[in-house]
Amino acid sequence: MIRTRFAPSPTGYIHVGNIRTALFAYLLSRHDEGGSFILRIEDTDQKRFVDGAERAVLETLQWLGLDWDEGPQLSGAEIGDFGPYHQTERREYYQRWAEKLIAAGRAYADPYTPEEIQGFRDEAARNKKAFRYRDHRPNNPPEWNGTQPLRFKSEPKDYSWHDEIMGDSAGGRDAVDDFILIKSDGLPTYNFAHIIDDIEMKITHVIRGQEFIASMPNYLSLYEALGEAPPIYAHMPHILNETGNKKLGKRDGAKSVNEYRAGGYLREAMLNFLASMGWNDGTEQEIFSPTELVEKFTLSRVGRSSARFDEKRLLWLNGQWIKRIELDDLSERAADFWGEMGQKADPDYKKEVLSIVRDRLKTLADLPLLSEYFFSTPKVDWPMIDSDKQLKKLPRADQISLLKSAVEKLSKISLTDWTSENLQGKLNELLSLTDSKPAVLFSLIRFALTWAPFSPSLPETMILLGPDETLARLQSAIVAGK
RNA sequence: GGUCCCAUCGUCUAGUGGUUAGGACAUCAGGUUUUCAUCCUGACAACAGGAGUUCGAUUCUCCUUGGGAUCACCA
Repeated sequence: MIRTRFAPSPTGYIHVGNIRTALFAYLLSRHDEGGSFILRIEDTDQKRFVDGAERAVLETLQWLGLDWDEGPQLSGAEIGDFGPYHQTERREYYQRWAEKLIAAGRAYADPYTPEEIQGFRDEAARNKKAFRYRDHRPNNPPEWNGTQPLRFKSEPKDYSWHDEIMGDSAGGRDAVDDFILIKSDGLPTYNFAHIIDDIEMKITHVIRGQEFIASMPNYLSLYEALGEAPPIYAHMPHILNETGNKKLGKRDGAKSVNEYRAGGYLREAMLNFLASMGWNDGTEQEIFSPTELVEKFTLSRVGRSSARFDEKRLLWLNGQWIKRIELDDLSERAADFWGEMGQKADPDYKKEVLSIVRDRLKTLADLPLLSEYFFSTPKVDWPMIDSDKQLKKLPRADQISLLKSAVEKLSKISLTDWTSENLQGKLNELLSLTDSKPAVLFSLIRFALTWAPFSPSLPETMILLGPDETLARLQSAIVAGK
């Protein structure tokens, strides 16, 4: 049974680069029937702790639908038999394993002050040599009383291992050092804690960013000292920022997943996009539903090179997903995105509006722009017409007279004949009657009706607006244009 | 700087010891006798460079170059 984990630290928001790692770990566990996805909070860094960060992470995962079988819940409770799932509540485990290492002569108290160690480091730098703590290993370290850092007594040698993504890898003895197991504040370092937890929680596959590859010899060395077998590893290539010159990170403005959520992106699009960076199924399929992702995901098809974060592609995918999901579903998700007037409108009417504007939506955040004119009379905005490249060629007087003929024509349609087919026909008649090009006449009417940059087809718009409102809007355009 | 990783259109990627090197985004041009958007069609566009192995390398090897990561009482 595959058991994977996602282990964020509550030091801030979770950005799109981090979440892809969570996604791949999730997919791997779900692809395996009976697999488990575990969420562990690595909160051992008290200095960088950010209040509320954990909740934000949980909400993000929940929104994306990356449900976990074990770990903390939004309610504050925890589920699973291998808890607790906060590292600060697992001190007894670290203590127990640390004592085991001490007894085996593989861990010792660090007698130096941070200043002294910095001195060693500076000296190494002056001599242009790599700094290694083990070169300064004390001969008779004091007994560990919990106030000094506890260090791993390494036995440097070369390591090679298999990585499910990176292939066969190797690291030399130079990378092995006496790293800190437990800090002077009594809490374990990541290097120690994650290994103990992975052992205790019976994690089978470790999926993480490739920045940890450099530490693999250290980890392997620790597993040996612990007498435990390491899990299967899969180190993922990084996602680079848009210019491709750096690992995507918060400092360079990597957005949080929540920003995309608030920006009107659908979880399906986000997941689809994230998966496409580094993974594909070998076919020419571009759109994958979350279910298909689970069905088709395998580590063997994850690439080794880093990818850039290209928002244009995400935007396209989002448009695709907005068109794909059920109207009722879309309607629920759009609930918070309606504009000022839209949110107060009748739900059924809103759903109708949504059904005709959805094809034009790139994100749900576009909704007000594309829908407010259905809920309230838009402000007449002739400059909009003046800046249209087709319409600006036509004198104002001609524009007005075109609108007048439109009013005349449309006002003859009775309420019962106010149908898509009829409107279409009348508009076409109007076209030959006024001897104008569709691009001119219909654009003009469209603007007069909506004063929006995009809108659904004329008949659709007119039906939703109704005859009275349609004619009234044309009239006010005429009046204001004079 | 030491160590490790990576290298196909601008971007995400497929692919093979012999292919017209495929798809998608973006861009541009047409079309859908109704605009904008959607949609459809088409165009533009790539194997970083140099050696070696080979009858033949984008593919295998080495070097160079470029990019990334890592060298914390952060994860």
